[in-house]
Amino acid sequence: MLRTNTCGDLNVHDVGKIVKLAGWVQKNRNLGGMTFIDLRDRYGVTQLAFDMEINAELCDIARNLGREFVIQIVGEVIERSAKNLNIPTGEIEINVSKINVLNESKLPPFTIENKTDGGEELRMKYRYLDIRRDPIKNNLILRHRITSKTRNYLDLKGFCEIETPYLIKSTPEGARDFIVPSRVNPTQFYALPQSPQTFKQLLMVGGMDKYYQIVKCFRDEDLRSDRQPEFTQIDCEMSFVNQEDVLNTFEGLIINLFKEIKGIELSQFPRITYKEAISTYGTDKPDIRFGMKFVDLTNLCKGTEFNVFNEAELIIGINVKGGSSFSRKDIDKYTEFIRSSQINAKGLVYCKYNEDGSFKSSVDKFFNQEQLNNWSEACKSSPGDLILIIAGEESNTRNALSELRLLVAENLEIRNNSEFAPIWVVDFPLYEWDKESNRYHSMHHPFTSPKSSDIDHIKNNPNDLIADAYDLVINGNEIGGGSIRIHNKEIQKIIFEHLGFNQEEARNQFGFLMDAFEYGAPPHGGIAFGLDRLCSVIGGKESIRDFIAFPKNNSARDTMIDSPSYINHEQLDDLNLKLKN
RNA sequence: UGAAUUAUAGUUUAAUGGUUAGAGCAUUAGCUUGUCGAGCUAAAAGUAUGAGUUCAAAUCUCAUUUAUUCAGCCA
Repeated sequence: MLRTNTCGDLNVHDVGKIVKLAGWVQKNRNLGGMTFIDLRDRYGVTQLAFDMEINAELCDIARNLGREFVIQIVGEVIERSAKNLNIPTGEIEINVSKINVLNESKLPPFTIENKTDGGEELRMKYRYLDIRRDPIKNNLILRHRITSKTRNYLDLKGFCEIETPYLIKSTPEGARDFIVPSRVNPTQFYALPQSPQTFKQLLMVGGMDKYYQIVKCFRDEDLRSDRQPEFTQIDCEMSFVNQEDVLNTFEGLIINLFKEIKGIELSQFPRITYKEAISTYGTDKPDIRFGMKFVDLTNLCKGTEFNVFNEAELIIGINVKGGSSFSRKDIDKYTEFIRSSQINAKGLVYCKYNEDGSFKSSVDKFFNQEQLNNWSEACKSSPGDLILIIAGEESNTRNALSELRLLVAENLEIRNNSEFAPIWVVDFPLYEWDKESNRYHSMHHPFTSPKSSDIDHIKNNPNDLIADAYDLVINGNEIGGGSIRIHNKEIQKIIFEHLGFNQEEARNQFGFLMDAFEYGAPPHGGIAFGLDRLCSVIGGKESIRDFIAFPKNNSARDTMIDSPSYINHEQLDDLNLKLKN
């Protein structure tokens, strides 16, 4: 070994030991008669000391070591005369007797320090340097701990980790596939899996009744700060279970992770139906760390001269605690926000409940104090509060108020990163109507089972069908989702009909699954967690990129290796491909 | 596909259309024996690319490229 210890583990108990260390030069402090070097590795920083009077030659070598040089040293652990109690190794230093330069380094393009001077773009290009910094390094370690604890937990519960193929078959449903041409089968293509969905169901048919996999999934869609073209799922499936069993098993997983990783004891997760979530938070992924629940004011607000309200399909408000101190300018900003092209609401009505008990509203002209008091009672607001109201078409209005609610909470700093509020959202609709293709789409996926109470009247209006599908939401982030699957081929057939597949299309795309279901498929269901998001939530960050060793940028490019890239004609020929341009 | 923002030294950033484009950090050199965000002195280093407007462009216009965020999209 090139080292006897790491740069993180020596302390005052090791004084007197002769040690060998290896690492990177973090910082070189030349004080003239003395020189100090901070030696860094993954585990920490240890100070090396050189004295002109003791060994001038060695001291001179040390002075010429630049940032990020890789060195190996031999020396004695000594107690410092001036201690630094801010770092774990701060009570000792190494009195170096020998230096071996293992590798020189060019000057790095940004400083490799916890508070780096480098911008995002530059750090991505030199990601291997960024990973040397604590913030990124610690995120990767956090991710490792999460996957490691997940494996332990699921193993203990009897789950078996099984790999499924990456080269599979393209299906037009869902997200766009990444396509891989087959050289051996000219003119044919594989697709990379959007998730191992069908394979895990086949494993259930295969009798592997508790499966999981920490697995890459691929979706060729446009990116966001919380979306990557390749991302990782903790993918799970169980046989002979109902929804209750799945929720309990995986609630246990999440509770265990928070306990082991954060030392936080989460209590039982609340549950909310999709319908309730939409009507009280305007979204299917509510952040429940703070109140500001929607209050329906539609009936209270109608019947005056104010036509905006009279014509509105829905009028809803939220009560902002202590919001009466918002200035005109603050409120104007919120109005501008909800009127922006992205949100596209018509306008914002406010009602301040002043400390003196009176009300001040932007629609004073149309509503008297008594009417405003009715609003206030409905919203349970007290003196000092502020009610914000949006009116208009139903779904757009809910969406606008939902975005506004998050923004106000953000500005009031009540979205606390060290607080975790998980919630199960259950009873999703089975389908949603797609205006573009003029047909139903599965809200979850085509193998999702309707609720057992709905199966009897499955031929009813498809719009009313509720699915045995569930999402886990933490702090407003969708962390996982799953469903009980259909294991009955008759029901599956009806679902395909609702979705507008004819027999032939269904066979063509999912024939292998339908075939498998002819041979005794067990009742089964499962869930998949987005590992990247789970890490970012536990790590308390907005972006998932910092929890991925080598992420891609907004345009799905890797700026470090510069991919994707062109390929040469021979490769294209081999693959039987011809470029359009 | 669309919208917004963005590009100045190695890096982070400043500069009413008008001085020699200014600073912090990093770098280099010198001084410095207890630093750990070391200190002091000095040096080197810059307007993304391509057109255009103007007496004059970092600054205004157009295009390209880059990055970020959002909408569409993501069963």
